[in-house]
Amino acid sequence: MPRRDGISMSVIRRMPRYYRYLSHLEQTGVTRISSKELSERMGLTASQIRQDLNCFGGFGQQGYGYIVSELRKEIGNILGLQNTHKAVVLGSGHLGQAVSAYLKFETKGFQLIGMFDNNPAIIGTSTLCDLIVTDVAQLEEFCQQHKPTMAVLCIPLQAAAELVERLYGLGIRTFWNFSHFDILRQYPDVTVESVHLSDSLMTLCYLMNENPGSAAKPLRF
Amino acid sequence: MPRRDGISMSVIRRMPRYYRYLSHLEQTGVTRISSKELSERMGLTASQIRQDLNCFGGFGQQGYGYIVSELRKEIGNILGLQNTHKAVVLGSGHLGQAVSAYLKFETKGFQLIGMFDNNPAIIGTSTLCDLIVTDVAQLEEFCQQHKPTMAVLCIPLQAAAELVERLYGLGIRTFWNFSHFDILRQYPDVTVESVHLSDSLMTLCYLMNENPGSAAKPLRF
DNA sequence: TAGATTGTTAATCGATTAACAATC
DNA sequence: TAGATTGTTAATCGATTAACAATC
Repeated sequence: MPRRDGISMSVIRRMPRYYRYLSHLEQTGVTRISSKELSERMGLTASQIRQDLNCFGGFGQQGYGYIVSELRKEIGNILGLQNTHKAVVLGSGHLGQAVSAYLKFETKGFQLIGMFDNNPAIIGTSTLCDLIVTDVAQLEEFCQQHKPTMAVLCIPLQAAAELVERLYGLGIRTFWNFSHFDILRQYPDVTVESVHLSDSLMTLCYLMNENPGSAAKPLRF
Repeated sequence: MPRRDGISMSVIRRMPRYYRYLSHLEQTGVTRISSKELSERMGLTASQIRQDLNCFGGFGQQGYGYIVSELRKEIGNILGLQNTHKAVVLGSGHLGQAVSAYLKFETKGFQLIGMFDNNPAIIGTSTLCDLIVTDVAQLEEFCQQHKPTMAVLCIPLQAAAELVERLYGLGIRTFWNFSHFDILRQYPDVTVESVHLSDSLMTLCYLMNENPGSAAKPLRF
């Protein structure tokens, strides 16, 4: 797959949605699709779809459209879903459990190799993803042996500073972040992708106030 | 608080972060801040902060800056956090539990009044947010009585079509969505805010490939 | 070939940044 | 008053949309 530098985040953030939608189409038995039809189904413009895809290469056939399975595979390669970055989950409460099940069953690109917590009540119990919750005291030992490259943070704010420092010390430079850890901004060389429940919820609260009746306000899907 | 129409989503999505950061500052004992200092701390430009805030009104004092507590309160009002939109959570697995705890303890703007599931093993059990999980068979009865206006979808894809139809029939027009329910696009008058774990994870996968060593690529916090 | 649809360039639109007059 | 910093207008930048030549 051709790859170029300097793709904008706007484009990158749309790629997973294309991937999802094409997977859906493929499962439905659609083998071929034009940018026009895809745009109508997804609520975008055909122009945008063609522009987005052509950041990475020409995957279509003029006069014909795109072959669904091929395009899906190309986008999977662009996203790097064929990789198996080793990941650990910190915090094995409900959120950690939900995310780990997700990591295990729903996505490619990562391999979940460990779950940690400091709560004696759940250390040693097994999880939805078939891993035993390990005492976070053994984090160093575990990471030195297994060398994960990504950490999922499902921990309370108070625990973050110390834990991030330890993970950083262990060479982890990529974080998937489920809380408001401005702490991570202090490290210049880490990659962070955040999922902020409270920001999303506050945004929804705003939208409800703006559209008290039920005026349409569809967002990204 | 002055309010105007046609605020762009780019601006709206930044407001919760301002709110969070100002809360943090207030707790830290900071009483006054200039757009310049805030911008340095948050990693934005001072210009953008002033532009954003002035979409809603002039909350600062020339030559002085902004009073932290006042500005925080204003943004809270803009977001509508003083409201208590009644909400129900559909699906009481780990994700539903995590989100409901969040709704209960971490945010304003909503009041969680019910949790539902179809799994007999958890119906009747109590949750972190002190609600008993109700059989989803009783959804109609419950909603007609309590009239929630927002529903949180923490359910598997297969269950979505039927459940959304039922919720829509019960007058619910706002959804907080944790899965890929393109189904919701079929309703022209609903407001949907989505949190997509897999999109976020695929984006992170892409970023890891682009920055295999550890090149800095900080995103929003 | 004719029709369709891509890939790509040009035009438009919107969002961010810079500049500065107003004013505390 | 002088210095600082806002509110706001103007300039720039980037992202989206439109148009169309290339071509299957």
